Amino acid sequence: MNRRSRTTLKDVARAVGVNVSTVSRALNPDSRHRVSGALSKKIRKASARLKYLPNAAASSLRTLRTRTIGVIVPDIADPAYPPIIRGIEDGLAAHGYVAILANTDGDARRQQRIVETMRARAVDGLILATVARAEPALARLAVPVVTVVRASDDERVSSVVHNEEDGIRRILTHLVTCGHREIAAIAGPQALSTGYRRYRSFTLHRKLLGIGNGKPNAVFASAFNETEGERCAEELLARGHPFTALVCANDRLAVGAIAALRRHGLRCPDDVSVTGYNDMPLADRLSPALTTVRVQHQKGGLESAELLMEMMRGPAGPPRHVVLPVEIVVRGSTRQIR
Amino acid sequence: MNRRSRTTLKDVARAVGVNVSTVSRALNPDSRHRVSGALSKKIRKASARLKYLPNAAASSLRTLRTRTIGVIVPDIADPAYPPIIRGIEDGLAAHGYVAILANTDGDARRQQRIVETMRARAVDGLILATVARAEPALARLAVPVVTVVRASDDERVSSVVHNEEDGIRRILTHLVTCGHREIAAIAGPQALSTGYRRYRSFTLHRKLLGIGNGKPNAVFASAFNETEGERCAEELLARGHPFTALVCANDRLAVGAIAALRRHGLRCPDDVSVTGYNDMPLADRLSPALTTVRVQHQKGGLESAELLMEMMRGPAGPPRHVVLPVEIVVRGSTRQIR
DNA sequence: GGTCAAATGGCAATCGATTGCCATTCCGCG
DNA sequence: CGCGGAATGGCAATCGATTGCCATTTGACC
Repeated sequence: MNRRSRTTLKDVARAVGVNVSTVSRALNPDSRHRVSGALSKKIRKASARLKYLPNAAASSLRTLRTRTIGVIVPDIADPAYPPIIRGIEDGLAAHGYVAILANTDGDARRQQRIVETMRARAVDGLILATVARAEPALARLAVPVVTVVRASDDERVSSVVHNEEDGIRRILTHLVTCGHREIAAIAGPQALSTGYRRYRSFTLHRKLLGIGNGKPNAVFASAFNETEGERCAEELLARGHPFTALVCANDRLAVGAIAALRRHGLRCPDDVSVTGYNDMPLADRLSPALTTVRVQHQKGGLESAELLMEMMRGPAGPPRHVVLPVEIVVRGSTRQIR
Repeated sequence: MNRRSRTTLKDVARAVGVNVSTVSRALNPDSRHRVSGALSKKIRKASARLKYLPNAAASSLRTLRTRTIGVIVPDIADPAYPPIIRGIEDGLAAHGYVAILANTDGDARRQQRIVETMRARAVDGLILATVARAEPALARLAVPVVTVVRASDDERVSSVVHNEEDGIRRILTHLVTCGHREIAAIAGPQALSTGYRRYRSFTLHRKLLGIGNGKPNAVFASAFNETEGERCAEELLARGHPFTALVCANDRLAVGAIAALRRHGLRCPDDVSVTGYNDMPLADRLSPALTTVRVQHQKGGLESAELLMEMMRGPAGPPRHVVLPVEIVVRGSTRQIR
C-alpha cells in the first residue's frame, strides 16, 4: 500500500504495451467503447494480474468526484440510528461509494465544524439524519443533500421519511379499540419533523376518533431519551388528570415513562397502557414488551442512499420526498381496558 | 464545493502576492519555520478571508496520506458496537482523521472485499473489531492495524481489549458470595478472543473458588445473539443437570437465555440468577435488569484510535497491547440463593 | 482503386498541494 | 568593506488518473 508496492496505470500500460490513456479507457465502463474489444479484454486481464487498484486520490483530483458521502447523525449510540446507517452504507456500497460518518450530539456548532470537514474532503453528497424543521443553511449547500428519518420544512430539500401520521393513527385506533378513552401523550421535540408530525397526528386523530376535542393531556419532551420520558411522565402524574393510556413519541421515551410510572406504583399494562414508536432493537425484549410502530429504518437508510445516487446522476431535478409505510406491532405494554 | 466556487492555494498566493509554495509552507505547521512570522500571519489571514480549504485529494496524491482510517465491524446494528465506533471517531477527529466504516456480517469473503475497497482508497490505517483469534492475513497487511475489543492470537498485531479474565472472575465471585454453587455457562464462540478468554476464565476461577473441578456445565454459542442464547439455554435444560446460576458470555446471550428459561417456567432471578457481559445500552432497562460486566466500549474505541495515531507517527515500533479495566454491575437478574 | 467516415490509440495538459533545490536577501562580524 | 551563513521565498517537478484533441488505421461503399 506504499509507494513502491502499488501498481499504477503506467505499470499496466507498460505490461500491455499501450498508452496509459488506452488503459484508462479500457478500465472505465463509460469509455470502454473507445477501445477495441480484444485489446480491452487483454488490458483488463493484465490489470487483474498486476492487481491494479486505481488511486482514488488521483482520480478525484482530476474528476472532482470523491465517491464519498458525508453522513451526519445526532449520535450513533442512539439505538435508532445504527440500522439507518447500515442501510445507507449498503446502498452506497452498491454504487462504489463509501460513507464518512460524524456525530453532532445535537450541537449546532459542532454540526457546522463537521460540515466544514466534509467540505474539505469534498464529499459528493450529504445524508443528514440530524436535520431540524428550520435549517436555513441547508438549501445553500453546494452539494446534493438528502435528509433521512427527519425532514426539513424547506421542501426544496429531498427527504426519505416514514409515515408518522399513519403510525400515530394506528396506535390511537388500537388503543381506542382496546377501550381506552383517556389517552395522555408524551410528545417529542417540536423542532424536529418527527416530534411535530407525530403530535399533530395525535391531536388530529384524537378528534376524528371522537375521544376528545379540547387541549390534549400532553407534555413535550426536549429530547428523545429515557430521562426525558421519566420527567414527562412525572409531570403528567403531577397534573392529576387521570389517563388509562399513554402515547409516547418514541420507544426511549416510553421506556423512561414506564419506569417512572412503576416508581409511582402504576403498573404497565395493568394500570396504564403505554406505546412507543420505532420498534428499536430490544423493544421486544423489554418487560413489558413494547407495543410500538415499526418503521423500516434500514430500508429508509437504503432509500436515502439510492435517492442521493439518483440525484447525483442526472442534472438537478425537482426535489423528491419518499414516505415509507409503517406498521403497528402490538405487544405486552398495551391491553384491553379493565 | 464545485470547481468554480472553491479557493485554491493559487488564489491565496495571488491575493497575498507570493508563490504558492510559500503559502503552502505558511499554512503547514511542520514547515511554518521556513516563512517569516509576519508573512506567515498575513498569509493565514488571507487564507481565512478567502475561506481556503485544502483539497484533500491533491494533498494525498502528493503525500500518500489520506488521513482516512478504515473501521471494520461485524455489524453496526449490534448494540455493542456503536459506542466503540463513537469512541474511534472522536479519537480520530482529534487528529484530523476520519473513519470509513464497513460491516462484514462475520462473512470472511465480504471482509476480503472490504479490505480491497479500503486499499483502493489508500486508508492510512485499519481498526478491526472483527478479528478472529486466527487471522493469518493480518500481519501481511501493508498498513498499521489495531484490533479493538477482540485480539488476534498473533501478538504482532496491536490491540486494545478489556480485561475478560477479571470480568468473569468478578461475576463468579459475586455469584459464589450469593451462595450459588451449581453454576452453568453459555460460552461464546471460541474462535473469538472474547469468547475464548471468558470461558477460560470461567473454568479457571471455578476451580480457584472451589465450586467444581470437573467438566463445567457449559454450552457453546456459535454467535453472540439472542437466538443463540435461547438455543443454548434450551440445551442446558435438556441436559437435566440442575443449576441455580447461569453465566452468559454476553448480554444478548443472557437476554435470550432468560426468555427461554421463562418459557420453561423458570423465573429469573427467583429460580435462576443470570449474568451478562458488556453492559450494553438498555441492559439496565430490561426486566429483570441485567447483572453484568461493564466494559468501557467508548474508551476502548478512543484508545484504539490513539494507539493507531501513535503507531503512524513514529517508525514501526514493537506492537502494543492495551488492556482496559472492567467493573461489575449488580442488578436484578442475580440474587441471594434461597 | 479511391474517398470518406468511423474506429482506434497516442499525446499532453490538467487537477491542486507538496517539497527538493536554488537564488536572493539580510545580518553579523572581522 | 567584505565574507559566510542563515533566513526567506520562488521554481518546477511530482503524485496518478482523466480526457480533449489529433493522427493513424480500418473498412465500407461507389
